[in-house]
Amino acid sequence: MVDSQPTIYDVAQRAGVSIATVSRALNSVSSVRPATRDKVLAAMRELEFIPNSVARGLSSGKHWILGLVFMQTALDNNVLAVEEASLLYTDIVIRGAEARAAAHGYSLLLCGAGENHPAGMTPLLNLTGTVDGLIVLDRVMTEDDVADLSRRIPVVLLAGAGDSSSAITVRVDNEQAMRSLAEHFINVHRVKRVGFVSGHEGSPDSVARESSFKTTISEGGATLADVDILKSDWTSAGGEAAMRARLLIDNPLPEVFACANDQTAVGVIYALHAAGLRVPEDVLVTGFDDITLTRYFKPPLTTIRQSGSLLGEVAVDALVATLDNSELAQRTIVLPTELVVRESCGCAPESESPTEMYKMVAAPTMAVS
Amino acid sequence: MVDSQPTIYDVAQRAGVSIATVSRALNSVSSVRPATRDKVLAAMRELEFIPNSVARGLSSGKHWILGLVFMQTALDNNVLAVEEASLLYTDIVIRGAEARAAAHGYSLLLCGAGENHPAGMTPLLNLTGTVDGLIVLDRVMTEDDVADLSRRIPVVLLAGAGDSSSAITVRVDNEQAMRSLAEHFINVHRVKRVGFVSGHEGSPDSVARESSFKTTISEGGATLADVDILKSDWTSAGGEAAMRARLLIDNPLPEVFACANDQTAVGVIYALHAAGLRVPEDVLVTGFDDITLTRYFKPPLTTIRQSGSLLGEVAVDALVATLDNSELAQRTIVLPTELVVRESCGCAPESESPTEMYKMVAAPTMAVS
DNA sequence: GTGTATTTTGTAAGCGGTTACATCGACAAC
DNA sequence: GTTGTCGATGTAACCGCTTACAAAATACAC
Repeated sequence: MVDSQPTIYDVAQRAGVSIATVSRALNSVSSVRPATRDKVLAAMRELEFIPNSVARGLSSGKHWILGLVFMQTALDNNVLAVEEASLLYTDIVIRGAEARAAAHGYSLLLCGAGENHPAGMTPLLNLTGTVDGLIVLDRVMTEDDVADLSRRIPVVLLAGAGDSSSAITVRVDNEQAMRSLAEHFINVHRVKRVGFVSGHEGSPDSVARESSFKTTISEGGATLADVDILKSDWTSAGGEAAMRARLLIDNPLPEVFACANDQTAVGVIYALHAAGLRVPEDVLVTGFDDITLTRYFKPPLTTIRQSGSLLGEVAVDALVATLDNSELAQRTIVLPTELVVRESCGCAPESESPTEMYKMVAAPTMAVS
Repeated sequence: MVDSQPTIYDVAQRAGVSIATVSRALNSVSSVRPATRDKVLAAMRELEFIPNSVARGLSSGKHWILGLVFMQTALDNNVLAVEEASLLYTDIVIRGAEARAAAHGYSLLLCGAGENHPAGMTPLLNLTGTVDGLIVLDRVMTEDDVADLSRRIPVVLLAGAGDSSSAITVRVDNEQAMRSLAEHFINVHRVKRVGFVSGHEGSPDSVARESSFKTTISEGGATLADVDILKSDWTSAGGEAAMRARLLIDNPLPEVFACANDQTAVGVIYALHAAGLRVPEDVLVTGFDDITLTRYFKPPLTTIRQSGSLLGEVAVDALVATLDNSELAQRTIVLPTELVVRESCGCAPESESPTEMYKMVAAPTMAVS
């Protein structure tokens, strides 16, 4: 069924030239007489020759493949687990990275790191010879491992943590984001008491958001009690569970819950509704990410827009730049975010439909630090 | 920064053996005396040797990489375009495929085909030497191209179309799904007039769903007027736009709109709400896919559950099986779907919360044809 | 037409592994 | 003590391409 492919030897023979000439014609490099090139190209066409990229890679050291390592939750036997754990945001990052990689002529090799085998450096190290560079998403490995890895291969870290000494880091401006959100609560809605629903334990993004939120809140004179800091895991189910648990506690709710991401907010709102509470009339809720779907929710979610695809794109750009030896201007790139005010925080309903809003959005400019 | 890696030559020298012995020890193959093996392994450890998988691939012809080709919408300058076009379902398929590939010891190479360059066989053909097999999602190429491709490399087609003569096909049982949905409308809700909102033009999945729905509807004595067949594109924005356009037409609405996927349904419901219509009191709406988030919508979406991750997993299993030469029992695998009745079709509210529902779901069994 | 500079093309050595085949001991059988 | 067997190891060819270097072909000047 699958025929063996013709090689440059076959092409060379058919064209009556040497393999070196075929290779040159192939790479349209240096001097090949036009007549010769045509002869070779004709032979290639006749044989339906396709250069073997692995052989190319072996001899040239360039593979035109970038690796992307992300958190992949174990499947278990519950099919839905994946879908729930399928963090939409990560998927968008992947899409952005793939598109940008393709634009640079690279393919993207996916490598899911499991919660179970977080250490699992071996499979990654094995990629070393296959990929030209690696993009590592948040949470997949320790700082030490990143350092280790980047000694063998160029690495770009996509993380909320901040600056890694060992690798180029691309992250989103969580601090600015949460500050503007907290200020909005305090200045516009005059809240006195707030709550926060975290993402997955230990996630740098979640930690950064919580910490920045906390700081601005206390600076603004409002309070964030421990009982109002709910632990969740980035998922809607997690958000729902966290809020249900909170509702069982005999302690008045804060006026607002800022959630670490949109999916969590969706679950939180669901739990509040189930308890007979209205959003935003009784409790305000906000998200983070600005996932497309949540614009269609009732109430439309106030959230922080960050562009996942841009994050992926910038990571690829940075990686490709280092591969091309064009020294990067900076080793840490911080992407901007934008507060998107909709109804779930108690602001007035927007007149536009989600579709219209969507047309209005301009590409965020890239800020660097 | 990036050191050059040690090779088996270095290991051989350090261990005082030949490269052949190193290779044998590496592959724990045939006879290597334990003492020798230990010596070699020790040398490897000392040198932090990592086998170069490209060289391995070149000489053995096995790369331990599977390719996955999917539709990637162009970025344009509108950042959100990607996110909107990021079809959640595809992402889940990718996740499932990646997880399963990893379980088999393979990595997954992503290859986004654009709307713009749908033909773009060249980049795919170039992968030929890199990957061991290819999974091709719906819509990325013509049947002829698939045939072409599968002459060079094993291909599994993930499509709604049905049976491809040239490649192994994995698809979901759209017919059964839409039949059960139509029957539910007719038998339970006694509807007389129905509508349908399609997915992207020409998508086999969309076509199959529409056609099967149409058939069952007319068999059941209800009508599906042309004016009630709305063209959309799998996105929420598309669904919203389609419904807005429909509302401008001076023609009474049908009692129910079946949408080609969940995201579309979300947009449709949004447009209906905006027009002051209630779901399900005034119009019934259903989706397809059962993506996690829509369980949290108001009203919770009645939909068809299909497991995207399972689809990805089964595709990988089929591909790996052909790579292992274990002849597949059948060349077309049809995965089951399940009607999930929630409130948007007018059925009584569920008592369970989404989280509880989510725990109850058993893994669907795999049906084959 | 000859000599030299300049292209163009060919030869062969890698790239880092796998593996068929040859070699070498050790040991059992004679 | 020689021979045969067999397991362990080494040698070298090969996977398909790139590329340094050598050789051949062409161009140009005289």
